[in-house]
Amino acid sequence: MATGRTHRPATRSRGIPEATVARLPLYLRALTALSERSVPTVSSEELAAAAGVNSAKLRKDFSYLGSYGTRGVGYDVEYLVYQISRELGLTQDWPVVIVGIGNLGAALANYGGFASRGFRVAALIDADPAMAGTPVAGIPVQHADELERIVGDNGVSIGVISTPAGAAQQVCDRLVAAGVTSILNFAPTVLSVPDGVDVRKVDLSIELQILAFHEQRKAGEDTTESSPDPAAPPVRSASGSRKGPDGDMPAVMPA
Amino acid sequence: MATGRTHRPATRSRGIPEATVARLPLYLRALTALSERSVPTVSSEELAAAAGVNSAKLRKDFSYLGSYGTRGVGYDVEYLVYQISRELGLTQDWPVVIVGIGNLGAALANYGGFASRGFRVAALIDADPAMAGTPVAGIPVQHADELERIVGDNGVSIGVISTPAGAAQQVCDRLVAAGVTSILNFAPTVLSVPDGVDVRKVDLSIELQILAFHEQRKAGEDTTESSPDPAAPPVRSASGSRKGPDGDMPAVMPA
DNA sequence: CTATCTTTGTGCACGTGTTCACAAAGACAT
DNA sequence: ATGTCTTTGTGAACACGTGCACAAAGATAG
Repeated sequence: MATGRTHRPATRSRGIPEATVARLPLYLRALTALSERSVPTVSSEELAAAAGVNSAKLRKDFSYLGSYGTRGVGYDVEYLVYQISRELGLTQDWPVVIVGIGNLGAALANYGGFASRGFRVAALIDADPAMAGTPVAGIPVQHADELERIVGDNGVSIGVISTPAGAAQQVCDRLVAAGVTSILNFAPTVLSVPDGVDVRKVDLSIELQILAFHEQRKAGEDTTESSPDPAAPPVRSASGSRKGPDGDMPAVMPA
Repeated sequence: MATGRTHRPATRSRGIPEATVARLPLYLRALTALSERSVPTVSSEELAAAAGVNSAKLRKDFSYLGSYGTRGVGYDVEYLVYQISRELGLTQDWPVVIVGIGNLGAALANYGGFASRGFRVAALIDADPAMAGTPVAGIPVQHADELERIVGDNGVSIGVISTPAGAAQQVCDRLVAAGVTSILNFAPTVLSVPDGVDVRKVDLSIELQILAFHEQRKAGEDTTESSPDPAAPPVRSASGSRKGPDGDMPAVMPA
């Protein structure tokens, strides 16, 4: 999985475990596919296979929502789609703004998964005046000065940040001040937000590093650098600011 | 946090808990920033604040790597950077291929976080013959027919999939057959891979849905649809294939 | 109506992860 | 040297998530 988490560890929302909530979209996707193929019912075993999880876990997850299955038969596909959608809040319209229309922001604006689940891109916002007016994915980019007005006028409560790391906290503060209470952060920074605001983080660099760790394990054990203490602990110096491989600040999103 | 997980629940790699591994990149980033500012040492408290975690958790995480701190003082920044980099396998070069150069693939190719951590984009691959030769982020796109050769020639062990969902499994199979053993999947599909292959998943749609869930909770309790049983359980019909909001198949990546 | 068969829903045990709280280690001053 | 002060490293308690295994529920057939 490719995500860091930064949710309030506070009160487990009305008894549904966080881990279950994170899987509901997975079930929903599998169910939607079944629905399109006009499959009327599905067993926990089948659905679990489609969603890539253990069937016992799936049944337990559903049990938190209520008893929506029929023993000996399985689950009614349409009914479950509705129940999960409702539980996730997808039966209502969620206007979102995307701030930072670089390569990634443009990709997000074009992302079909938004519209197909009740998420509506209300506005694209960028700090570069030269971009103002340019349509991306059919939506004209607006200048950052308009941020507060846009959020207010559209009742936006979810914001997506795809700016460079340096701008992220500032953008975040403005979004929050304007009324946004949920943020999806693609910038590689730790955002600090007041209580009551949810932040979720997507970090490409971190995902790759985790893969590299396991990859090293698979290749390792016999290659360079064996288990115990390493070969060359480098000087342990008085830190000479080596401005190393991270001194860059790439166009889109540095790590 | 924005990631689904699909790692082998198998043997916890040499005693370092998976949760700890997932946080190491976070520490590394904070440490790199300190290093650039020439800060020689840092306490667990300070570093934890910078990384957005609890200090006790940070100390326990580091304790799995060894005793790299000095009581009464803290941790040597440079030394820790090296130790964590080594543990994550970032001291070596990881050639990666990106398959599917749509909006998202292009964004990834331009992503600075790759190069800055030992990841090198060895090739960009797309199935569209019209794209072949077109440079993206300075790298010419190659046709999918070349996939096996590219992976073999460059010794690629990590692949990134940013194709539409429909093509993902097929691309995945070819990557694995060619020798790739770690996959970062951006397509909204469950990939099935043989044992020994790691898959991590980044799913934008899922992250937004999780945010929507919490958002609904915050706004809810008094708005539409109260707690117990909902207003209108829809017919529970014999599934009339309503080909609803998901009948689309957007350019980049449907959900 | 009874028997059989399928599949759900869940009690329970286990493993993983988090947090507290404190003893031990070392730095530093005197 | 000795004492004080800071901060690490970790034992132990707790919380959370997972998976087994089975009883109860309902469908279906005879």
